[in-house]
Amino acid sequence: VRGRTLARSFYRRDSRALAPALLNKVLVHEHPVDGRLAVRIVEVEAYAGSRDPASHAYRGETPRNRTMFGPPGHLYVYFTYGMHFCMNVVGEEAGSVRGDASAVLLRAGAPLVGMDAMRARRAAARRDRDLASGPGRLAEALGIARAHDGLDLTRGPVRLLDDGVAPPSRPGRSTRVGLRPGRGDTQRWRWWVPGDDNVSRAKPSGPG
DNA sequence: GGTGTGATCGTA
DNA sequence: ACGATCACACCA
Repeated sequence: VRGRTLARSFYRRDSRALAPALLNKVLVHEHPVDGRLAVRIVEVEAYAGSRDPASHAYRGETPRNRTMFGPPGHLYVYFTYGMHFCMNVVGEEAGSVRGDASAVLLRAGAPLVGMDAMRARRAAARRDRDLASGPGRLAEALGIARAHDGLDLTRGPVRLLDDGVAPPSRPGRSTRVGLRPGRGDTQRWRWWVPGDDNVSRAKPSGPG
């Protein structure tokens, strides 16, 4: 996989602008044991910091969400449901003086490099399209855990590349997955690459 | 293809 | 308690 590492300036924008721009970018982990692991990002969700009740940042800074309050272009990893890790790219809110704690949840990827290592990590996946089709699955396939929280995506062993594949001009779009109703989740802040098999199963009900 | 449920722990 | 989830059991 050849491509240019995305610069800091790419991330310095509102998460709702950053999220669709991340579609079709390449996420690479130079794993110390398994070597290079890479996927193409095919599904994302935006979280809008202090103005978004569904965001971990809504209630202010805690030790857990500290990375989201830092500079853009870093990786926020959190642990949930007692067993899964999820990966987020930290962005920055437009128009705020100090910046806000916005982030983009990486929900699914299409495996590109290191697929044998991913299959070994994700033994439960029967088909390759299940290797990284969900936020917990994506983190597990790439060997990402709490220790990777806070890494700089412009430098680290975990990087984001532009390999020349543009984001879709008409991405799929819906409300976010897994949020209970009545929590202000009427906004359509989930985007995906249309037709990609690796997009996680939960699809909008009925015609959008 | 779809729905229902248990697992398991950090945070509030 | 409950969650930005997953796998498996079942039904179709």
